[in-house]
Amino acid sequence: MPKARLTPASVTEAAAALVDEVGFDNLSMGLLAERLGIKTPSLYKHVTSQADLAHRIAILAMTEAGDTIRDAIQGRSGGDALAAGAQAMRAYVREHPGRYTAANATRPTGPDDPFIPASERVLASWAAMLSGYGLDPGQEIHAMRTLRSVLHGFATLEAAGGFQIDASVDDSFDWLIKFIDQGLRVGANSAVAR
Amino acid sequence: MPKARLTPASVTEAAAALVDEVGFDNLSMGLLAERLGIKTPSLYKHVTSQADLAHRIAILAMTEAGDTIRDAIQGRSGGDALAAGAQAMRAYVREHPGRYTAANATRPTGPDDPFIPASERVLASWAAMLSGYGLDPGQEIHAMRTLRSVLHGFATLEAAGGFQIDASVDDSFDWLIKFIDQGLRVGANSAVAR
DNA sequence: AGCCTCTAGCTAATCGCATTAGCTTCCTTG
DNA sequence: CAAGGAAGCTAATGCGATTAGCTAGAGGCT
Repeated sequence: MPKARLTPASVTEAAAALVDEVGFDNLSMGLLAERLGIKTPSLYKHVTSQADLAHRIAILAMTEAGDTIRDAIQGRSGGDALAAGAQAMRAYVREHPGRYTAANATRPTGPDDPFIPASERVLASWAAMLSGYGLDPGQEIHAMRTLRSVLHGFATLEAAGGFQIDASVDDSFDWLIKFIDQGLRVGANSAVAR
Repeated sequence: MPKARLTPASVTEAAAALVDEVGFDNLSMGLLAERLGIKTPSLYKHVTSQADLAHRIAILAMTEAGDTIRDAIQGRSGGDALAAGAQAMRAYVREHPGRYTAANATRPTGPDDPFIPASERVLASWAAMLSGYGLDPGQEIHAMRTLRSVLHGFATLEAAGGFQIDASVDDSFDWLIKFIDQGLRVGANSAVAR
């Protein structure tokens, strides 16, 4: 094999680290090249474009997040699983804001985009967790969407510095989780009224 | 005789319309200039930079959204107010995805940034609505953040095409609103347990 | 060992925006 | 009716992404 110093994967990894530091919007080919100790055009030997690079970061992020959430939920159920999964996700976003932004900015490029299975794995974890609440089948999709909405919304707002007032954001997140948990437990018995 | 008298406000309005059509990321000075029938550099007679333009769009959006939400909540209370306000917000985002993106992408430029009062007006509407639930004062901030998170998250995911499965997104939103309403009503009596 | 090939990297262009400089026109105002 | 300034325009600059074409050194082959 030729000298395998840099690879698409290692470049993506470096870009992911960079993006978490400087913010997704400030990602530039020049900055990344500098980090890697090469000249800008050389990056194109590993990645076809900046868009391609961003997409690779997104896949990496979604995969990592999926693993983290799955591991957190593993072995728990009900409110414990919800809390653990949600906390894991929030922690991931706080530690990797750039990657999370990349993951949200990307759109699948086609039916065989690896981003699709990666995000499906995340959804599968949430679904597994929700199933523990024994909701009415017809409600699961709505509960899933509601769950995704709160978690995504909270993570996004927090990352954007949207929570200004000096009240503990940690407390708010705990409150949010309890709120969802209680709502789901109620929903398990009496379907949410229409 | 210059054609239509352009002003910073009219340019911003045109940019907002454009951004709703082509997406915030595809906003370019050239495209906007073309729409206005002038050459690109002429835009700088009304706006100091593209960043400035984006910021103006954000202020416009936040102001419009604030008005819409306030009007929707007006005269209602409890679950009705929540539903009306939430629906108003979702409708606004669906009709003006570009403006909404702009509003979320912006950061206040300083303590006297008009964006600040504009967003405070939105928060005030939500606060007024929430007060109808008679929550424990210590919980209001958490409830507010939770509410913002769900609504923001749902709107963002929907705008990004994040809800793939073919189950009615409208139904999911109704479900979400009921879910929040019920949770808040419960919280009004027994504080959410810790 | 000597040679061949393949490719990461490099330098030197190109291209597409955003932004600036400097000039012109024409409405507005005194 | 002259002066001033605002709003446009063309030409030029600059920066970041991308492309073209060249070079060298690591493996692999004989």
